[in-house]
Amino acid sequence: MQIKEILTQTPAEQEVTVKGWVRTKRGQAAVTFIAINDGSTIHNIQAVVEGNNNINEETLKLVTTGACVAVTGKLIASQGSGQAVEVKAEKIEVYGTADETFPMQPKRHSMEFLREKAHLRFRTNTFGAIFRIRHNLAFAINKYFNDKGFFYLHTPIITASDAEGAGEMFHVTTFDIKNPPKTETGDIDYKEDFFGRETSLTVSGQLEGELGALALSKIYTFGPTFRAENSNTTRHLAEFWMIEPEVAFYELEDNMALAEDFVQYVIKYALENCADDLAFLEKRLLDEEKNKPQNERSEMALLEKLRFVVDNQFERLTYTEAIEILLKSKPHKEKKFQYPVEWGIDLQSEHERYLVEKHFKKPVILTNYPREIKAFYMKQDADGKTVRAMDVLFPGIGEIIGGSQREDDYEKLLTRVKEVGIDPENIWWYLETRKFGSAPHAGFGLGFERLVLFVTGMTNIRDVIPFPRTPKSAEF
RNA sequence: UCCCGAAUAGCUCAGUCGGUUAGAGCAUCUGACUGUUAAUCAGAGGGUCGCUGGUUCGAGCCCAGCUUCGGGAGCCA
Repeated sequence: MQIKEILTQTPAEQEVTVKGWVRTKRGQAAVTFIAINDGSTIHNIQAVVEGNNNINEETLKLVTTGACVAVTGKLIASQGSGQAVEVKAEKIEVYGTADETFPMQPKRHSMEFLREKAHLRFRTNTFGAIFRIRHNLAFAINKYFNDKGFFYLHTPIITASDAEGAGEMFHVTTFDIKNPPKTETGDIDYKEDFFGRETSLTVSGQLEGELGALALSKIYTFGPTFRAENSNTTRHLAEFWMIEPEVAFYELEDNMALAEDFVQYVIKYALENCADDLAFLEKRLLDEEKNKPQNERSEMALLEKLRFVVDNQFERLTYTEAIEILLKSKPHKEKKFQYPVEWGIDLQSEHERYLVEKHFKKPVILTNYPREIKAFYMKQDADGKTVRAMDVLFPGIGEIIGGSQREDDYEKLLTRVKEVGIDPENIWWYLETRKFGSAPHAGFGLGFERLVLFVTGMTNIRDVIPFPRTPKSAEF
């Protein structure tokens, strides 16, 4: 039985066996307390070893922080005040010992240190909570879409297309990289490679997702995504998980409504199903903030922040309206922005932060960006200047969702493809969906780790994925 | 990739103006304690001060380069 379940039982001296890892052992002259955790819940169960039992001292010596044990005994009401029930130990089996070099000691460790111990950091309260929440969010995502009639479409991980027309990709090859086959002109001869062409790891499942949506009507993808960008930030990973719904007959407004409803649903699911873990993370954040000066402390505690997002409508405005607000803003007038503001610029982090964190103080959906700064596949507005794009911006995280209504007019799409320098031959299959039964459709991409960041209140994206992949880092 | 900062005990960190034998808390070990809650109390062990070179009578401290890590920016989800 898992500790999560044992802790809910009524103590009646029934025999239980607890299997898990020792968090702490507190020894006294005649009684020893062992806190055991098996990861099923943030809570430990306490095993009590009293002098008059058949557990020998040699065994008890092996029970140290980090050791894995099975403790059998009677479940009784606790005499102490910290817990309702405890196990009165009658037998201890030590599965695996942990000597004093075990790094996860019962004390505060820095996130940097724990990142270097990614194989053991699961055994801390913080990472246990994070990965239980991560699971619940992933489950909620699948549940949400399933309940709404979406089909989970598995788009390829190995691809020959470059969805954004930009962005560095990881190459996939079986060539001996020291000696690849060459053509007569000296170029690498990809015809000889495994797939007979140049291939990479996917940077997005969107283009393939659209093909599915233009038949199944409502699909979503949820899979690993790879970007070989040399990004060194707290918000970027080289390997991350992305959710990409794509819906036929949806226009931009439907897309926005879907994004908002979806994000609110999964956060609400976490609030309802991860209450203990969220409470722990909230307390952890509050403790951390005590060391910060007043003006750097956050205005809302974690749970309050999450409830606020669930209960309040996201602010919707166009790019043009956002520029107007920025032009009237104090930091612009006082020349505090590092990057100047004018219509046509790509909004910088400082601009987005001002809008989200200072001006509106809530999630913001920005729409109708200038076409020049957005991808080729976005549907053009009637004015010829903007496209039907939307970015959802979150406080502290920045862009959590990027999406758009897609261009469904064959000629307009083809013209745009050529303008941005993509060879139409490479995406003939994508273009053909606009030739045969084209339909208005829209979709978006949500960065899963950025969602987990927001919900857990963590600040570095490397701490919300089990094994982060970043430039110069692929240990474990 | 650019800017800024950091690297001292297993962990978290202090180390004054460049000056004798580099400190603390936690962890570990030994002992005390009949109900602890990251137990407490007493004692003990534990250091190539990131690496390489330089300045100096003398470097943990100053200088240069390198490495790694962190924060910010860009790119984006």
